[in-house]
Amino acid sequence: MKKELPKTYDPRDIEGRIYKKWESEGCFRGIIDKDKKPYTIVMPPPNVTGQLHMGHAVDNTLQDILIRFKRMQGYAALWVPGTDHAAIATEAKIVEQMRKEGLTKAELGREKFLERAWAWKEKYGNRIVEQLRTLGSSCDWEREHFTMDGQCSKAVLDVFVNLYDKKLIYRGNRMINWCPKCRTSISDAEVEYEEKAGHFWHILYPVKETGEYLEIATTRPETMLGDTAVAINSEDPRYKHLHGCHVILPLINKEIPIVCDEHADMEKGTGVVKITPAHDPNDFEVGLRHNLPSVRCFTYDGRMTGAEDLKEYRELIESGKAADDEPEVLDCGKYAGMTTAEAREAVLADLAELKLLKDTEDIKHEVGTCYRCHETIEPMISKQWFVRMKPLAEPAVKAVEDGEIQFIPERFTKTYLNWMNNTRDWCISRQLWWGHRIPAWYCADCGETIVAKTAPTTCPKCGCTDLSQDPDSLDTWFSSALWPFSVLGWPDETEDYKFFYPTSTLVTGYDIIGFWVSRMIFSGLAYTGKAPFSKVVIHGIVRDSQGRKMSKSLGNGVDPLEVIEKYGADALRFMLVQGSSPGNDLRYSDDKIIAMRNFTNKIWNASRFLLMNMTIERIELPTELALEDKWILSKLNTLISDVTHNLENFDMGVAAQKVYDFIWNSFCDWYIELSKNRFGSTDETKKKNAENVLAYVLTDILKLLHPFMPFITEEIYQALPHDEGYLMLQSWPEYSESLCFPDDEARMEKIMAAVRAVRECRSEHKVPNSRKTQIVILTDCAEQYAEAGEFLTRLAGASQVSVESTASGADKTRGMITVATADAKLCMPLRELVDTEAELARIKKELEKAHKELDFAAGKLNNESFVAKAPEKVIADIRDKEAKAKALIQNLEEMLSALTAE
RNA sequence: GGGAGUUUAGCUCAGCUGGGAGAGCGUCUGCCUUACAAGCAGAGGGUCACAGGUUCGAGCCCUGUAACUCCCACCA
Repeated sequence: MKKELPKTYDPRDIEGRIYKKWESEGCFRGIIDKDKKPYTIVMPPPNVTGQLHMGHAVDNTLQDILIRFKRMQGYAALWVPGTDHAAIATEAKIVEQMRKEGLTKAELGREKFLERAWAWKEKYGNRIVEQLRTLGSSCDWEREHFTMDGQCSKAVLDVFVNLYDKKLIYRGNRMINWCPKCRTSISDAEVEYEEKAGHFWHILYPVKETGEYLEIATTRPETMLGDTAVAINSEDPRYKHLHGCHVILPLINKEIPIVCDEHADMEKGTGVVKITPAHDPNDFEVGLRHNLPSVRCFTYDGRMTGAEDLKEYRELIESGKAADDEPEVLDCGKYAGMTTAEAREAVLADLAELKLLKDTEDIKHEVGTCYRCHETIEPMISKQWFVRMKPLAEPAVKAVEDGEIQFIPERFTKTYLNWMNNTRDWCISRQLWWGHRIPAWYCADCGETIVAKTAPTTCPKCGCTDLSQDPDSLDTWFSSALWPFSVLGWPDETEDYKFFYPTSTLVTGYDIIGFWVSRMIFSGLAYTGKAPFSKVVIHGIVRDSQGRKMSKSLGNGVDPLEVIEKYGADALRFMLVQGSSPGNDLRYSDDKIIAMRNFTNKIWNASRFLLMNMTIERIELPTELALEDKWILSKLNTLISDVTHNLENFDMGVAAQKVYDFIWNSFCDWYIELSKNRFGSTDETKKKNAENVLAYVLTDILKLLHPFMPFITEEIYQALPHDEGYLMLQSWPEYSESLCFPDDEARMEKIMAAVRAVRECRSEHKVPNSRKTQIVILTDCAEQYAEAGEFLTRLAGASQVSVESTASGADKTRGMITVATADAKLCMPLRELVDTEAELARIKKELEKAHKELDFAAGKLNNESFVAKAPEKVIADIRDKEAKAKALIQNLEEMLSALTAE
């Protein structure tokens, strides 16, 4: 079976071809098999209109490694892929596209807009899915889902109605974060704080009763129009005389009370705070405590309210449909219609005019911005839908504290618990069209709210038929929160759900623990009664070569598709895991990817070496194993056990490193080189034995490497004599007691040490490879060096090797250059090449090293507490070292005296 | 303000439950040795941030310090 293979590995054609075969032959399919244990992963769904970036690449590589590993281990493995509708992000893109065509949402109308959105989804929705395929992701595409497909929508409806019935979802006027640009509310989690330069403006409010002025510092003077009180601390001696007094709100000359509240901190500023319950979260709380009215002075598009807004408000009140907590609306008069920024300037100018602006101070402060558009968010009272978090959070905290769900690495437990313990009610309504529409209808007559899975026709309260559905839609994360079970068929008790749920491992980045992980956990517990997964594997983000976050604005993003095109998916995958550790960020660099590409080439060529000259049709381990065979098999055995263990503990980086080292060092640099003697031999049996062991070890290597580098391993496997079917469906190698040869391993290492010693000496004396020399081994344990001849010939430039006892060989080797190991001296007739002085110096240096070694070992062994307390194995190792050092010193000293005697 | 992470070779990073410090890249030397120059053989290079402590023994555990990074938080 001689094969002609190219000298360099080119992944381009191979990867696509193999992926198609796997997919068309159903290799990715998750199969319900009651005899097997299920292993399930659900893919964090990428944004449907997004493009594959390095974040997806790491995330999916890690998942693919796990799922391939478990599949080979014999689990009923299922990896469910899918995409997310990403409400706000997608809607923004569509609006932008419309803007270019001169269209607005209002002009187009809801129905037409949604048509566009679906068309957009169809157009771009497959792109990311195709890109995930190029990575090699072995997910079950037949079970692919979309957060807005029938099944997921059904789950959303079910949960919403259910939670509403349990009073865990409610609607009310509450303080929310409003993005004036996206024109929607967003949740607390979606607010990002950015440090911005700002000012403290010190404003004077006249006290009605005393005529004195209270100095108030604020960063947002325009909100003063909505002030309904001024707060002081009841303990503050400066203001005791003002308890129960009032101030006159400048500009609008409105009388508002001075209240005592803990929110006013005596230490800060002047100790006096203006209270704007409608536009500040803290003030909202103060307002509740003191029963203050809330006065709204901003519109939802970021302008000052005016007469029109006031009229609307009055109509609402008169209709009797307003809720009790409906905030009042102010006609801002001359400021009406200004943007908040314009109003700020105007208010400040007017205050200055009135000499009520005392001071302006430059400060830096954290300003809340929208995580999508980075517009400054406005806290506002607004009527929205909320999920009551407290009852849901409790079990979610407990599940993690009890270890039912485990974070890897463990430190992220804190991040999670911190989030879960401090979470406030979740604002889930969004003023968007792209998403799950809220299943609530309002009666035009009596204002009754009806929440139902299907549209009601009449109002159950008054019988009226004039019902209109809430125009808002749900937060994207509401549907993502249900993902682990909705994709498996929930709320229906499907076979998939029964077999594959709860899922096993969730793999995701630390950046969405709050957004997503925590919400899946409380949702899973609340709706399915089970934790949705037992392990959460957290990874870091990929940074650029300088350690900066990859971002669009910096333009420093590296496109994984380009990398795959250039170096192959296998190289990219390996780069993303090898030498990385769980939860830590990693850097992308061309150097690293090239190193990994070189590694694929190394494997390719090692296989090529075997395939080019292979004669066997089946792989079978020979009964007669040579020393080097036992050595590599024994080391392979250890590798299998290590890598399995590492993967089971999610130490993908360590596992990858071990496989890499084994392949490059043990297998290629030593074993293949050693096997060449037999591989090229005319002795049929020797050749076949060598082929068999080589092929056997290579096959196991391919299996161990497969989860990391699926394509190249499959390609080579198919070229080797192999079992029916694909490598990806073969069984994972197992540790075998019968292939454990510790003594042979040790003896082999001894000969390897001799080879290294000779190489080092030759290299130091610049003996060219072409100059072969005779080598005489002087040793008193000749049987240990039985195979040394062939190895030294192959690997250390020996022309002829003989083994002599130390005593009898002394004469023969006089005048030769000598190197020493612990139990042998290796002599070569290269004396003429070597300067005696230099050789003396070299030996002295070696001696010095050996003495240090001896001192170290002896020092330990002379320490009574060490001998008394250290474990036996450690002591034995040190004794061994001591003995070796002593022997080496003796050898070196003999060499020294021989050299001086000349 | 709270929490977390990082600090190891020139650079980028590994280092499992504590047992004399590793890899890749880069540097230097020598090699086209019929799998691979995307390679082979060798060399050099580290007070494991700092200061204490626990231990027979600390890169690893404990306490503190410093620098950098990130997350969370309503500092008017």
